[in-house]
Amino acid sequence: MISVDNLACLKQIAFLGGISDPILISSQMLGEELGFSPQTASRRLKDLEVAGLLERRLLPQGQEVLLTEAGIQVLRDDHAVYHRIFPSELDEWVMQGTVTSGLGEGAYYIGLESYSSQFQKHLGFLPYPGTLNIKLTPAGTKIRKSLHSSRMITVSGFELGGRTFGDVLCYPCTIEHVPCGIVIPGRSHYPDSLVEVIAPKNLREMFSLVDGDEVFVHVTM
Amino acid sequence: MISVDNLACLKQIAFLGGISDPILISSQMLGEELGFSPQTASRRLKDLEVAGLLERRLLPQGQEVLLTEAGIQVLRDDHAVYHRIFPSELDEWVMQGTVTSGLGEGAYYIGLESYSSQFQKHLGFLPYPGTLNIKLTPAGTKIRKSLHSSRMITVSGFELGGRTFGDVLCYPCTIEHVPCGIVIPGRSHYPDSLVEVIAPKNLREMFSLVDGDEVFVHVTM
DNA sequence: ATTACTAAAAGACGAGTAA
DNA sequence: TTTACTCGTCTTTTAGTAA
Repeated sequence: MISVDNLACLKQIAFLGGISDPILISSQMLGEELGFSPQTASRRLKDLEVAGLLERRLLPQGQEVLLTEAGIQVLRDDHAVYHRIFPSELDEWVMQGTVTSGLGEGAYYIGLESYSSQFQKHLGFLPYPGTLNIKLTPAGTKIRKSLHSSRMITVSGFELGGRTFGDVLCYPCTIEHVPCGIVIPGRSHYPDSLVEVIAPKNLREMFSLVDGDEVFVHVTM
Repeated sequence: MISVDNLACLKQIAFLGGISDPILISSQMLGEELGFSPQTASRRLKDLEVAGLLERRLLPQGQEVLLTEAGIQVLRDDHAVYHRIFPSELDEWVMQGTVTSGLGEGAYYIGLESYSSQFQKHLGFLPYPGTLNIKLTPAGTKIRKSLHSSRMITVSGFELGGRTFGDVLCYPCTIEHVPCGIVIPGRSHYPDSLVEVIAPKNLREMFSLVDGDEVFVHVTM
């Protein structure tokens, strides 16, 4: 767990632009901005590097730092708290996308009782064994990326017949007012432009969807 | 200046609901949530009170705390930093709505040279003399309400033939990637659930739209 | 059960220094 | 100039205690 001091340091680096491109800073500079000695700033940077939240390149005139994905995620999570503290008028978002065909393996996983019972507990419905794959628009993908908030549900993994099934993340949503859930496998890194949605019923049948059809996934933050 | 530790404490209280109503907490509880001892939590609360960031009422079973205006402002400022860090994350919004018929008077106004030349200057196109009326969904209406930003364009009013034509507000948007503009008459109060859109061409013809058709208005904030 | 004080323990900070 | 180490100092935390 990151300390609030290190978080503040990370945030300052992000503020200086270290999210998109490496920025050149020195311990002295950073310490001055945050009100610490260069020694402390140096230690903070090292801590953050060890924690995997940023990458560094030491140079004669200072160091080049760039936040890692993990580091950005830490800030996103911290930011997400404010969405709960200051619930804005714009708490409902619509992700636009088109129906695509997946590999069909989703059905197998959703059908596993250990998963489905947890989905029922958290989402309030027993999911139909299958997923609707949706290819998001660029605008939708941006929204998808920002879903790592406190509303995210973690469905615990388990072992079955000597096989290990990993944790799965799930974010509640609706499609045409039908309560659904965006399922994000925890293991491999999933492309952000693609979402798999589970629902109480078969969405393809329910709305006569075929590949290429436009759908709108509503999420609340 | 508030320390990052006290800020984290203040934020946690806000997260627990201490912004709108007093919440009942104990030092032990708060310390547990933030990862330190009840003594430290107690001290933090006292510090925050002394700093004027929250009000307390000590009770036998704990204390009732409520953030002051100053305390809320501190959090708002901290939140604002994230707007700088993640500037264009969720900058594109899609308002969903259905095509409706207006009174047809929009065409008259848009056709006036004094208006249309200003639209051309600000939006980059000479508008087709007519407006597409769109009845927004509740989610879309929320987005519409939040459009009063720096991107809003003011088209100046004028006098013509002894008649006064008022200022008109305009917000750039796109429909199916076609650059458009949401027109908001300055005078009377317009219902937020309805938008009038101008475009370089006749949108109804362009996309074969009839009343009741769904359209998606993209705006950037 | 609380809050809050005091004093001991822990940990963070920064000066000095080397590379 | 840097970074990053050590180590003495000092702040912060927590245990113990009282109200």
